[in-house]
Amino acid sequence: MKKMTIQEDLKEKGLKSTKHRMAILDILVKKDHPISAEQIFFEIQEMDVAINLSTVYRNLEVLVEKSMVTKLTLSGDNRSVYEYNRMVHRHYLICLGCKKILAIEHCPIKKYEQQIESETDYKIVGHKLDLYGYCPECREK
Amino acid sequence: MKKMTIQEDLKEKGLKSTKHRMAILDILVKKDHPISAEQIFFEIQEMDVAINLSTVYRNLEVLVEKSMVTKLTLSGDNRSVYEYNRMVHRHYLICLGCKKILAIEHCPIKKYEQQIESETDYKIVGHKLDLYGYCPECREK
DNA sequence: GATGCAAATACAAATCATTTGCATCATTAT
DNA sequence: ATAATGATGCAAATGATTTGTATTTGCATC
Repeated sequence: MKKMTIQEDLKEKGLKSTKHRMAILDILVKKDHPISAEQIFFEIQEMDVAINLSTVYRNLEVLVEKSMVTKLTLSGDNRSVYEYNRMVHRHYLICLGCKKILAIEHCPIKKYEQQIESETDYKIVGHKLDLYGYCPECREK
Repeated sequence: MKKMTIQEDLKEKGLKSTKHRMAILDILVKKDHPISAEQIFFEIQEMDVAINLSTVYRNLEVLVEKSMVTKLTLSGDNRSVYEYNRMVHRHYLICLGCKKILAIEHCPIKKYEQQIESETDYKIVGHKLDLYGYCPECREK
């Protein structure tokens, strides 16, 4: 698969490239950790672009559906966060102090999945692993 | 720590043992997988005990606070589920077909946690690992 | 067993994130 | 340029959960 711009990617997936959709993707592409719909909403307004929160949600929904964005729910928070789908499998380290989210690329689960598959006779298609702790700054308090 | 009844446990934690609280705990103790507040609410009504949903939520809240119950949020569902805290570390295997939840006791994460601790300088206090897949019945479809 | 007080409950209303209906507007294929 | 289809704004609906408040109940004490 050759490199394509976000616009081309949208077109290929049958999505129009509107300024709102582009703004949402721009923001997500720049982040290396997931953020909430509301944060996206605020950041777009800071760019002096008027947008409605439901537009953010609706866009996130289609982008998730088209696999351009990943939606995740982290324990202890009632809202979802979203990140640009870079097609890499990731885990998260969430600071229980400041709620900061760090992405981690190394995954230790492959063998475990196979083992559970044979033990349970389930077909395992994915997993979610989040670590919780305290970042260096919050650790001091 | 010697064995104690649920009533003694409640008393020790400064909680009164009401019929509602007992009913909630009875239900959770019997389940080997987490269930939602609403499910608990329905099951109590099936026992011909009148109860209000907010009572269920308020009880779950104090029981979580006192570590008698564990609250968890599974990906793709907007509601929380609760289980009796048996003081064992568990993971979950969620069927994407029928949403059935299976608890798994084996945990492969210890070494990984240590590794991430030294890489990130975070103090890791816990983690959450859920597997997603299809159970034997749903796999056929 | 009766009493008092704090904790627990019912009920309705509030909240918070998210979704939806619908009229209007913008993007893109033709 | 135009039409068709998809995207947006706005307000209202939703669904899970929380909260305010008046009333009731559990339980330690008399």
